[in-house]
Amino acid sequence: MTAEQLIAAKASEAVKAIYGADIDAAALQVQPTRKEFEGDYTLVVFPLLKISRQAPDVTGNAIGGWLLENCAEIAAFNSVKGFLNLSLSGVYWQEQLAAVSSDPEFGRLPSTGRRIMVEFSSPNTNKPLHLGHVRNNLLGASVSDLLKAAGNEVIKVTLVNDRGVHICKSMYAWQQRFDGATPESTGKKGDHLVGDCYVEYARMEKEDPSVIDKVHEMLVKWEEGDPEVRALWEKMNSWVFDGFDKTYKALGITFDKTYYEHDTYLLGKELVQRGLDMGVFQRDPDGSVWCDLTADGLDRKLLLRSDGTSVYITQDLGTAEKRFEEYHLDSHIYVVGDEQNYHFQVLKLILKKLGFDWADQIYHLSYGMVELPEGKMKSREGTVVDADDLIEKMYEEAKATSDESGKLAELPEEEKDRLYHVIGLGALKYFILKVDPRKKMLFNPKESIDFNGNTGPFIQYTHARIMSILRKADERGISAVLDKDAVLSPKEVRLVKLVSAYPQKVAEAAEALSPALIANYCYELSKEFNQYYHDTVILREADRKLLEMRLVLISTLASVLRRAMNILGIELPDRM
RNA sequence: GGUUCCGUAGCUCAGCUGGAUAGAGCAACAGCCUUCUAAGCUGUGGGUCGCGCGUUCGAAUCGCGCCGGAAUCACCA
Repeated sequence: MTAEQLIAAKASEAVKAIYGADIDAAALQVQPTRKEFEGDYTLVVFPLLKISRQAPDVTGNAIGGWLLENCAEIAAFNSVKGFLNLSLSGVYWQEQLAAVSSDPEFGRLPSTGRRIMVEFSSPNTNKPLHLGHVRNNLLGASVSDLLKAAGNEVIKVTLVNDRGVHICKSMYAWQQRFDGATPESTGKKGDHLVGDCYVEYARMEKEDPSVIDKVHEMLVKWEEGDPEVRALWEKMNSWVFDGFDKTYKALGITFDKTYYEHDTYLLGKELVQRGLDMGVFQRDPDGSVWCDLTADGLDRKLLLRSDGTSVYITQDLGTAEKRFEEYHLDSHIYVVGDEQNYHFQVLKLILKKLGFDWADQIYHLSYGMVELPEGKMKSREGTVVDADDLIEKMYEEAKATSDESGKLAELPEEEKDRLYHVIGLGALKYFILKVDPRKKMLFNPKESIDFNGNTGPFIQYTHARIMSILRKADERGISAVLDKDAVLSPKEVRLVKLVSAYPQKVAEAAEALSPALIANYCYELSKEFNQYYHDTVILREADRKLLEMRLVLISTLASVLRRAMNILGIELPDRM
């Protein structure tokens, strides 16, 4: 029986005891709320005022002062201003701790039988990844893990935008201005080298706007399959992929399947014909094909250019259909910035018009842009925060903080190095994931990401502290055992309460597609533990049973923290 | 101009499926290391929850209207 059910079962009984047996308790509709005040659970007695109207002797706020003791599992029962606060007994929470600590699958929700595809990252192969991509990647990866924890089958995919005018721009600049430079010859990471080409192209076009014609020529050649252009394209793309692989590896990002746009950009053309046959699309005199969405409050949307070539959305229509068919998806989530809200609104609508009943299962996880104090990042103005630089900077920061404390001094260099990475990445990932995905977020490059307070390292540190206690206990031959005689203190009850709320948090976060809820939960839990740690010296406890119970408590806590932080892709070190 | 999203402490953010005195962190100030890791803990100061009206016993939370900001509305992707 969950705490909620237990409380609900006792609610009518309790209210009856207050108002007297002649009141129909069921009619009172006592509703437990999730809010906590003094008690574990607060019951809001909604019809209180209705009662007072019917029975003037019971006024709205006059139930204060009632106290019900030892109502079975309910240890304390008091009421304030129409709110009834119930506390569950310590025995209840002791049982909860026993249940949680012995469940190796705790926090993994039962299978929903649903298969969900999550598309994220989807980079262009003409420049290196920046902070905006980092947010996208981290969100996509953690939302995937979150959905898995919530009992879904998840397929992580990315769609690499590896063709088009923008790619030809980099290629053209390389041909003209880079004198055969390669990642090897320059010692530059491949994606950065190609990014330089792209920047150089922008300069070239400024000097001589006619270069765009050359680029278009190149694109035509690419589409014709010109061997020379294709060879250059493949060469430069491979440089970029090598570079991306390193960044993905550093961030711990993986995909189950990678789609390439050069394979998919022709998809969707048959759908255009189908739409025309169904009468939901129209062909203009110049040959272009449109979908009229004005009746839905939107504009006309182009689906096929007058020359018969497809546009961005045409491809998306086609890939969506292909994926739902191939994988029998129950749902498809696109992790894409909120600047494309309109695009996805249109995409869904058109799919519906084409008669696909799965169109409603398409979900655009629309996240806010990462902004700098001076506004949006602009590659032309050089205000882009590069992903590789940032990761490196976080590593340096972790190293500096760690060396200053001297806590890792005795560890071998290799291990220290690994920990700097874990801590630096932990800080970065947590910084990004703790904010609500839908909201835009601010990053100030001048102030480095903090390691104190509500941060990744704070939670990692909490974990390291717990592990340190467990190591010492182990050295002294003390093991974690639960005994009925070991009574939980109020602070310990708080901790057990938080820990046992974890599955509920996973469910909520998965429903909201918000890793931020998990991050906040981890913070709350860590903060609570640190307070407990401060005023309870566990290893000094003389009562052996109490000590052993506390070891169970903190190791369970550490384990739940690890599971939760793993959803965010953050590793918790045993020492730091 | 149409549509959508956002506005909570000096800064960055929680809270938003209506509930009790609106919470954290950072920054500032004052304390706590002969005790399991001070990346920690405790305390002080700091708020017309953008503004107004409405619904309700009750609104940061729901509705409407303003004000301010952002995104978007391409034969770009």
